[in-house]
Amino acid sequence: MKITTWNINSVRLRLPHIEHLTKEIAPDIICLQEIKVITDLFPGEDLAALGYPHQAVAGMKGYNGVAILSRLPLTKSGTKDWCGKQDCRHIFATIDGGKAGPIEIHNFYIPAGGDEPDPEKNEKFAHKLQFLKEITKWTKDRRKKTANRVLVGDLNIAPLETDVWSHKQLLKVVSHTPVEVAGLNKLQAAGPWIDAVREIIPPEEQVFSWWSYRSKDWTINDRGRRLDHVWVSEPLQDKISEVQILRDARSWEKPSDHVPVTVTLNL
DNA sequence: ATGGTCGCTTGGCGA
Repeated sequence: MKITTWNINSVRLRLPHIEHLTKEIAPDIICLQEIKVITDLFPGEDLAALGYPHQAVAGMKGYNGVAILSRLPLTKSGTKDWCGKQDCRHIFATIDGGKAGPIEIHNFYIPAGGDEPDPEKNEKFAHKLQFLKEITKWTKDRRKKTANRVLVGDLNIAPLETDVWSHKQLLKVVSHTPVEVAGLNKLQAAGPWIDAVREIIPPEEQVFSWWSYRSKDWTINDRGRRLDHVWVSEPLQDKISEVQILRDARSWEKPSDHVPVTVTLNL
């Protein structure tokens, strides 16, 4: 089973990119963030035609929005609000994993957090930390409910030194500050969650999934960050067989600033 | 140190 996470930054603008993804990778499940469209205008029929008739969508006008697309039927799908906001940052669904049993998939778009890494001065950063805190409590409560769980998404945090182009230069840059990394580590420990990408790609090796639009040519200095993650619960750890980071997608015409991250599970 | 580019939609916000 192939599961892809991708911050698409407008699903309507990038339908051809999703088609391209299906040809290159052929995921069974695609988890999208920043669809930037209300649920009523989500291009569900076009995506069904690409082979993903089973969909769970939580969209709002202009900002955020998450979706799960699947070749296989979804059960018990839904969305959940955090921090008292209805801002479409979490969608979940259960998929039949065959003899492995049901698999619960959670797709998150964690707040980016603004520019100033001080929760006293910047309410967006405070929101990001609060979001982490709330889902950490939630994941503790969920851990006994379903054995097979997957958490994916644009978590907007690059935890390891090798998850950014320069650890030293990004220590005060939102996405790599010690307080965020500590928060993400707490969340991971609370699952507990296995970082599937780092099970395959050694932690010593740099790997990125996002490169800023604000650079003339993203390939020149390769100043990226690994903001997009695929985590699995312990029963799925020994089923992780492959990771694909589709760097090429950053060079497609009118690209998203994120590329698809795919994990294959041998169920 | 600052500004750089996108996508939502048309003024300005969020990333």
